[in-house]
Formats: sequence, C-alpha cells, structure tokens
Amino acid sequence: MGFLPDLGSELSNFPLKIVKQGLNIWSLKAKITLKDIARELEVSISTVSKALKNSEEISRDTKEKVQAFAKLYNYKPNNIAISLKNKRTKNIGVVIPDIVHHFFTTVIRGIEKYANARGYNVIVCLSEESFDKEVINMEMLANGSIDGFIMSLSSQTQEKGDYNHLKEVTEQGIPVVLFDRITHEVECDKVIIDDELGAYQATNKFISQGKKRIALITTDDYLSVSKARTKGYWKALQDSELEADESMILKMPSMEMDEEAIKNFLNTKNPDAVLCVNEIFAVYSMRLVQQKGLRIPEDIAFIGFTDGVLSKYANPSLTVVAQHGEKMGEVSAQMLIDKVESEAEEETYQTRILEPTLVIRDSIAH
Amino acid sequence: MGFLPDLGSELSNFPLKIVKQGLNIWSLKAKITLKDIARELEVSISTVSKALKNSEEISRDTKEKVQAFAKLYNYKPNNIAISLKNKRTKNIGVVIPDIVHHFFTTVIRGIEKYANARGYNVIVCLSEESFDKEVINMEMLANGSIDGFIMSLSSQTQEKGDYNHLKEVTEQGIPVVLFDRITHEVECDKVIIDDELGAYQATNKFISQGKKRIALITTDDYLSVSKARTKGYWKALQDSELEADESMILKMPSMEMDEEAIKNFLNTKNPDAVLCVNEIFAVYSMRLVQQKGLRIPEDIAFIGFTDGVLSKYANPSLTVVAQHGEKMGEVSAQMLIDKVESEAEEETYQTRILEPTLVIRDSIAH
DNA sequence: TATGAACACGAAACCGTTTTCGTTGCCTTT
DNA sequence: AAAGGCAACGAAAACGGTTTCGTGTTCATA
Repeated sequence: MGFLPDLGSELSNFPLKIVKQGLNIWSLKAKITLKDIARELEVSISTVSKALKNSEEISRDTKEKVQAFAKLYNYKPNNIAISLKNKRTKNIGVVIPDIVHHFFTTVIRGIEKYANARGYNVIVCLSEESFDKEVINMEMLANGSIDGFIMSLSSQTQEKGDYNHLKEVTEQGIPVVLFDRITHEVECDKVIIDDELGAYQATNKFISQGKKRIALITTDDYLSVSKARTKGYWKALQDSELEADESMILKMPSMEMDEEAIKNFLNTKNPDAVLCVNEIFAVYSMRLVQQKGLRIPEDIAFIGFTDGVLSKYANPSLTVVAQHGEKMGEVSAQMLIDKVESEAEEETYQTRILEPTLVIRDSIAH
Repeated sequence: MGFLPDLGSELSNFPLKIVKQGLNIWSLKAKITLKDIARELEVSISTVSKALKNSEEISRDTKEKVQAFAKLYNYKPNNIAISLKNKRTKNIGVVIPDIVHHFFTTVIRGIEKYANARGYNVIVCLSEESFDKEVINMEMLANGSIDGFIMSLSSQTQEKGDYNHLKEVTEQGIPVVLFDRITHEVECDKVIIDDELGAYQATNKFISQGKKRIALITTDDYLSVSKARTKGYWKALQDSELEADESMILKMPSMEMDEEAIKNFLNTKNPDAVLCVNEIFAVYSMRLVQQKGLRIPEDIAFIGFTDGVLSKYANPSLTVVAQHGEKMGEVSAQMLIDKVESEAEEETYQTRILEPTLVIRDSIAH
C-alpha cells in the first residue's frame, strides 16, 4: 500500500460510515459502490468512475487516491448496472434438450471454455425434449438476460416443426446459433457435423471389410441428425454392389430404447454389421449378440455414434463416429460472440459443417 | 382484442413512431419499454407501470387501455432493470469441477428443474478442477450476477485447503450451498450423501457374501468423498472378523486413471471383491480380470460408486452405490432459494445428509 | 492585459423499472 | 360555501454505473 498518499485519517474511520442501512453491523461487508467512494473521498461520482478507468481527464494524484481506495475496499463494479447501461449482459443462453447425455455435455464444455475466455457467462436451460419448455425458457431469457442464444432443438420441436419462438427472437435482433439439431426454416448461424458423411464412412468401412448384411438402428426421421445418418448409410449401400434393403433399418419411435424391438430385429435379420445412431443402442446390441454366442467383430461388427465413456469402456470397446462436441461448442460460441460484438448489422448467416472422424476400436476388425 | 376501447386511431400509426433510433427500420421489432407505452398513450410512466400491475390506484379505463396496448405490442419487462431495482437477479450460480461427468450432470438437472419451477435461471461455471478458475468464476458472478451459489469444490481447492474465496462471498451476504465435495471450514448450508455409510454397506455386502479379500480402489484422501468412502470401507472390515489390511487399498494420485497401477494392484493382491470409488475404475478393472479369465461375480465381485450409464451398460452390469445426484441438486436448490428469499437474517446453517442406496446388478451375486 | 488553451473536475442525462409522495379535480358533507 | 375525502394520476428518487458536456482554474502567449 505504498501509494496511499495522505489518506490515513480519512480511511481510518471509513468502515463506520459506510455500513449500509444498519443491517448486519458485525461482519457483513456490504459491497462498496462508486457513490460510497465518491462520498468518502469528497469527489464526484464521475471523477471516481473516470479515475478507475485511468482516464486522461483525471490528475495523477486523484487517480492514485481513488484507485488505492478502491483496491483497499475491494471495489468491483456491479455487473447488473453495467448491463443496463450498455445493453450488453455478457451472458449467453444455452438451451438444450438434455444434459444427462455425453454429447451435449461436451458441447457445453466447449461453449463454456470459449465463452469464459471472452468474458462471457453461460446460462444453461433444459428443454427436456419438450416444445413448451423450450419456448418458456427462451422467453425468460430473451427479456434482457442474455446477449444471444446457442441451442439445439428439442425432439418435440422438430416433430412439430413450429419455430415461431426462434423467429421472434431473431426478429428482435437477438443472435441465435443452432447446433446439431437444427432447422433450415430459421435464418441464423448453424453448426453441424456432417452426419451423412459420418454414416457414409462408417458404412463403407463395413463394406470394405467384406460385411454383407449391414443393418442400421436409428430413431424416427423427425430428428434432423437421424435423417442425415440414415441418408449416409443408404447412400453408401447404393454406391456399393450390395443391395440396400429397407427392412435392414430399425427405426425406434422415441429416444427411449425398446429392448424387445432390438432383440427381435437382430434375431430375425441376422446382420453381420450394425450401425447405430448412438452409443446406447450399440452397446446394448453388443450385449445381446454376445449372449447368443456371436463373436465381435468376427461374426458381427458394430459402429456407433458419439464418442462417450460408454464406447471407450464397453467390452469390446466400441468403434464410433466421433462428433467432436467440444469443438462444436467452441465454434458455436465463437460464431455467436462474434455476431454479438459486431457492430455491423450484417444479414449474412453461415452454416459451419464439421467433419466427423471414425474412432477405431475393437468392435470392428483392424 | 374486443377490449380495445377507442384506441383505433392511436394504434394505427404507432409502428412508425416507435421505431428506435432509426436502426433496422425493416423487420427489427425493437423491444418496447414502459416509456414507449407512456408516450404513445400520453400518460406517465408510473401510470403504465401501475396499470400493468393492476394497481387499485388506476382507473378501469386506463388499465384496460394500457394492458391491451402492452399485449398488442408484446411488452415484457426488462429483467436487467428489474434486477437492478430489486437487487435480485433470479439467477443462481453453479460452480462445479467438471460437467462431462454423469454425477454432476444429474445434479445440474436437479438444480435446473427445481430452480426453474421457482422462476430462477442457472448459470453454470466449470472450475475444471482448478483452484484459480474456481476463484475467477466466483468473482465474476459475485458482482451482482447471481443471488447465490451452489457449488462442489474442485480437487485442487480441496488439496490446497484454501477457502477464502468462499468466505469472502458469504461475508458479503451471498448465500452458498456446498454439495458433495464440501469443506467444514466454511459456514454455509451443505448437502452430501452419506458416503461413509454407502461404502460401509457395500463392503458389508461383500462380507455377507463370504468374500475374504476385499480391496478398495480410491483416489487420494484430499477429496472429501474419497476420504469418507475409505472410512466406511475400513469400518466395515473392522466390524467384521476379517482383518483390515492397508495394502488392500489402492490410492490413485489423481482423478485420471493409471491403468498400470490398477493392473499391478489386482495381479499382486488377488482380491475376490473390489470396491471402487467411481464407475470408471470399476469397469476398467472388470475388463482386466475378465481378460485374465476370472469370472464375475463368482471369482471376483465388483461394486462402484455413481449410478451412471457405464454401470448400467457394462458387461456384466455393475452394482453401484447410487448417489442420487438429481435429488441432491433439488435439495441444494431448495435450500439456496429458501435462504435467498428469506428476509430473516438467520445465521443458522444446516447439513442435509442423503442416504445412498445400493443398486444391485450382475457384478455381484444375487 | 486580454485571450485562449489545457487541465481537472462536476452536473446531469441515461439505461428501464419500482415506489413513494405529492397534486390535482371532483364530490360529499355540514 | 368552506372543508374534507377520495379517486386518479404524475413527478421524482432510487438502483449503480457510463458518458457527454459544461465550467472554473491556471498558465503561457500575443
């Protein structure tokens, strides 16, 4: 504290004066404000504000005094007041269907990392795959709480095809970045991985290894990602000499796993390779065929989507199409913050397509 | 709109007047404020504010006019302004070490559900097990962004034993709820599960099944949970006729898994039962012993902690001590919000201890 | 000696609400 | 007719900052 000029006497009795409205006299150190500093140092609020910002307008002496005082009493500007003034909250809203899901979790981590580095906080809201919750959450946040949205659509929203809540928000000038589960009906930035390509490559992998009866276990088509993956699978088969057979595709009606359906499917179809749109379907299927005495990958091989813990620790470990959730989060956050901070009112939106990669593990030959 | 009295002419030309500072004349529907309504309806801001709150002070006529107008133009109060006025943000800050971790993920979901139901939003920050990040995140949020904290300590913080950032925050009157990874050095509400009991019961389960060489794979003691679990394990052995043997405990130095260490440990110690403080250690160990040709659970049985996807889909499925993360989240949120909203300055803090339950699966006999 | 920068600081508006405390005008009462 | 009461509304402060635009000194210059 060597640079506290002649403050000695003024500082000493300060604590008494500053205790606010008499509450909690004892230990509660109330937050100090510009006003408090101004009163104690007998200068104006504007001077204090400028001094703390090292403004040229203020003399060295005053600046030192103010800064020393602020440091001593641990002054920190009130975020809310700044937000109100700047109309910038430095918060970004993330609305996702589910958080107990490895993929979304990694995306959040990516968003968090990037956003934090740029001084933003992340408000997470869960739609729980429900359209109504998605709408309510967005409305709550859209009234000043956040500077922009990063979101992945709930399955119900994609099923309904109703995107008015998104349109309203963008019309208000709030930037939106959609990732993974997107729609083309809303004009905004988007980040996806090339699901079609991922499925295509995975299926080709099977083909190149001489697999003939390649099955697909997926969910209903209203989920944009499932649709794309089915397309890639289909295309790979058509590009090959194998015949694409619709009956080799099992579509689960919901996200929940119908164990019986899978069991029947595998028993009747007897595939020698199975592509699954997530880890769970794949790991569960592997257990089923192991119980039947089949060897993996010799008799039947598996590839899943999402490179989560399950894949890594399954027995045998599961080959997957990695979606790079963390990268996706980072890219989304970057696109959003760039847009938020750009003064220009560019009406240009881009869609970034990330490349999936195949993570080879023991569920296929290698 | 049957109750729009004689507004016709006034409303019709409103859109032109209200466009703000000339930006984006076309489609950007700027948010409307009390001021705008007041101007257009030629009443004062106070009147508008009161009318929208259905105040007795305002005449029926005026109230109807104002409310109809507000509805028509989709008026929504600005959260930030309200926060500044009320000194309540309706945001709660959640600081956790990691989000790509099933347990924390379920806790967040619990917090989210409960908080949302009470009109709160959740700001999530990740400490990534780093002390510094924990401090920075808390400081960012403590300046007005949130009404209270829910947190679980980073391993580095627990290792260091430095809790000044927590103390500062509580001294400022910001309520804190600590869950799972807690410390007794900070006076605040806490929620934990009875880790000691969980480990005790799990170990007893092994003993009752006639297991003799019961091992424990854990992390270093600075993690409060690991310490408690080790204690429960030890106690169960001491309460039995078996001799508790320190060499049957493997302490991993970090959260990361040292595969070699586990392999050596299992090979030299030849346990017939293993208790692991998480899923990953357990699932990985199961794979190792299966490769050696041992049968689970006949030759060697396993119990882990955390009822996540891994346990459910492992082969064989893993018996675990369930931590009820979602419940923990709900309870934490409830305690925090109750404290935030209670006017009373009670200086009474409580620690809620949740009971763990054993989820029996195929990794032990049953 | 009058002029005019340059310097150092303060007043006040503003962000969008809420809320207290007037201030009208009108009606009732004696 | 004066007094009082009430209904209906507005002015203004407050929340905690930022920022623009003065304004009063001081000092060098013509």
